[in-house]
Amino acid sequence: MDSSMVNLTLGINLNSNPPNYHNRPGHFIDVLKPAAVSHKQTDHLVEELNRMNTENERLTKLLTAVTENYKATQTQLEDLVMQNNNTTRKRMAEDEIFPSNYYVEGDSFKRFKEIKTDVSRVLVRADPSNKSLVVKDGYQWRKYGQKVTRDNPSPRAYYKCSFAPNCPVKKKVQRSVEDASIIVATYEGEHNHDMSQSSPMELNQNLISTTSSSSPRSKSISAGPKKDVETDLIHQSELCSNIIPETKAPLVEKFLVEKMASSLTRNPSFTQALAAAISTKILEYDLVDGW
DNA sequence: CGTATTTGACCGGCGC
DNA sequence: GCGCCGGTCAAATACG
Repeated sequence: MDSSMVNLTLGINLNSNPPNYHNRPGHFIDVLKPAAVSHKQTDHLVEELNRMNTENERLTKLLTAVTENYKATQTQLEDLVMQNNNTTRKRMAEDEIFPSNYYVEGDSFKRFKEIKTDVSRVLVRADPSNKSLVVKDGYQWRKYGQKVTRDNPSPRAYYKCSFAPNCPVKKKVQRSVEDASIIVATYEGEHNHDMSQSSPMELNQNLISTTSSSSPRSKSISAGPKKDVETDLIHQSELCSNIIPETKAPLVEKFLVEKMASSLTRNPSFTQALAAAISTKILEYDLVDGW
């Protein structure tokens, strides 16, 4: 996320209560015609303006800090990816020698079992109070088991793809140990059918990151959950050991931006705050220009 | 009544 | 061989 994507000069305060313009239909006219307002009203507006400027400054600093943090983490991630490149190439070469379907009688059977085929992880933000482990990824799943694992108090759910009868894909869904608001979904195998839904926005709601340890030949942007991108700031270190095609990273970034934009525009307090910010700017302009 | 989910039992791999 | 643990099965149950 780049700071240039957000206009830092616009004073938007989502938390504080903006003036209720709906109850005061004449307020906008008052703002636009400064000559008509009384001194009391002017004092009140100036006070409000100062308050919003302070809030704006605070939010700007916060955003700058977050942006810097993000950049630093990204740099760190890139370094780790570069370091792992040699190991990855080695692994890729091995996959070419022993493809996932490789099987020979005798001792090689164990070798067959060791090769993990198309395993990918997806982290999804979810409400911690919501006990369900539902991850909307566009496919239909049938739950066939649930287990409490040793390393995690929250249960792990086991699903099979039920969209196609012979689809071999399975997924494990479990809440993160560190953060109960994050659901970790692990996908195994490759779908042999199309997705039941098509809107990427729907499918990637609250998506934090995806990662894959599959061999390169199986990578496909249309293959549903396997987006092979890295934007995770939470489980960064463990995710770094996988192959990360950088060209696909902007996809999730775009989803996040679109998601943020749509949820902001749907939020009535945001539109109120936006109106307040715009009127403040107009007032500010008038004060500088003609007062 | 058909389908999906739950949950205890079972199985196989692994470490000791 | 035994116990632990993750993964799967399948009967029971819930739900529309």
